[in-house]
Amino acid sequence: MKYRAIGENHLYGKAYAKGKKCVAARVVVYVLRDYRAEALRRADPLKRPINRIGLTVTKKLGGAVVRSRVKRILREGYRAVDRENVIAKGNLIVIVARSGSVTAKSTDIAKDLKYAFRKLGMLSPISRGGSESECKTAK
RNA sequence: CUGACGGAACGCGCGGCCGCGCAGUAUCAUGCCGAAAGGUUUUACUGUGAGGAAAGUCCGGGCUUCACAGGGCAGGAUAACGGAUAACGUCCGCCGACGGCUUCCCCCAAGGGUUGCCGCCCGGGAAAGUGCAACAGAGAUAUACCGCCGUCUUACGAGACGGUAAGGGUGGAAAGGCGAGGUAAGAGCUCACCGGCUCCCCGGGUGACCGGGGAGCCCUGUAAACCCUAUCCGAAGCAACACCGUAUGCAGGUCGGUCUGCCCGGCCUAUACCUGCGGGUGGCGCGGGGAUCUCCCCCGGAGCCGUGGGGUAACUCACGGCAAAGAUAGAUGGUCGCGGGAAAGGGUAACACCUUUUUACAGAACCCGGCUUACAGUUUCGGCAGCAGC
RNA sequence: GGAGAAGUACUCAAGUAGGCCGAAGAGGCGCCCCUGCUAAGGGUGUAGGUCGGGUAACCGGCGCGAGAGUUCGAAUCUCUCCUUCUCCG
Repeated sequence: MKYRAIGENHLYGKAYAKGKKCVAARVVVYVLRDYRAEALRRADPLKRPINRIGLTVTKKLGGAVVRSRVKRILREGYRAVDRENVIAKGNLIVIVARSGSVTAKSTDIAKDLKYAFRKLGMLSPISRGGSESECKTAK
């Protein structure tokens, strides 16, 4: 499943100001309804709804190598959650890395994201790939 | 064998599963988004995918634009000499200063000369001019505090005037050093030797410079203070710029722009430019920006490697061969296993072996040549030091 | 990605044609007055960081972002790094 990145700076500002927020151990997640989601859905040939993802990794966490690595791990974590669960679509999601994510593995990030999405009501009750017990441990 | 130093090279490997960017082919499919320019989705296969520093942005270029005559002033950069190079503040060689070790000589010693090697130096000019040199010291570019000597006065305690840079003390620096003559006492005042500077002659070298001889002179330091001399320099930078598309209000000002500042001069333009306020995040735009695919042309780019010639070397010439990033909130990853290296612990006579930990610095963003800085570990070369053996 | 600017006590900062500079001034701080007690206000004062020595008063070394260099001497001049901030389309 591919995802589309947020390119506009003002959308980041809106997500911080108006979005729903959940703080996990290694990441902070902001979620906002995407007004252009319908247009983007119609642009897709298979007419699938889509989430737009933005990643924020500040310079405080390290140099370019460290920050690129954190972004890769965040993307891999989102991908793992999306593979195993059904995430509500048509939203802007901004994921901010905290200092703990520098040394984290992608499985740790996936646990945090799953916890955050559940708190924000983004996960549908029907689990796709993962079992129900896995969700409990994530809690 | 070990150690530190300097130069050079390398800077983790293999596999399974899941995944990412780009290019190509096929496919969903005469689709969808957008006003347009244009963009883009699925799946499969094939190919390909970060560095020695990609970094800092400190120098030098290419490239692009500025409506490009030219000149002067200002400004900036470099600094022995010769060469290399597209160019450089880089590199190579060489000269000189300084420091270390060393050979030999003078020598009680201190020290001096000399031979060779290594290190190091933002190494022009201070006898063109100006400035500055705190404190200390009598005196800082010219001086008399103590002292020494002479004359005069004297109340015999000394005082006044003059001479003197040998001795004392201060300082980073005090009129070159040392010996003799000389003198009232002294002084390059005179002379010998040594040292330095300038000029001339001879010899060597492309040259800086070196060696020898002669004449004159003995002069503080600082140019990473102003400055002088020689050489070089237009500016801005891919967020440059070009193309397409869309939008383009109000008020005020000025003729405006131009190779930057100022002046002269030239050129271009006539609703162009500047300032303030308002509105809007406006195009998920294209190119710049990547050799390749059938042909042709240009070949890519100051590219790397090998062989041979030239050169002390940097480098260069000829021939042959090798290549494959191109993202755009920014692609190289995740996870598991095996292996390699290193460290620590256990173990051993020493290995072997076992366990644990660790595997640096760091990410292309238009492209090259350097410099600087960061860096776990490995290999190799060079001279040096130590230990052991012959 | 590119182009610039600035780092001085706890904070804001002056000092930059080299020298009585370890540092003007203000806030802050300490002490006193005022008040039943605070705040505000008034007066006054010293040290300022760190290391070493000393019972203490005090004395000495190093310290102007860090490290080299020039100079007799550097906060100031030169070079190389580090940090912070600003600008561009």
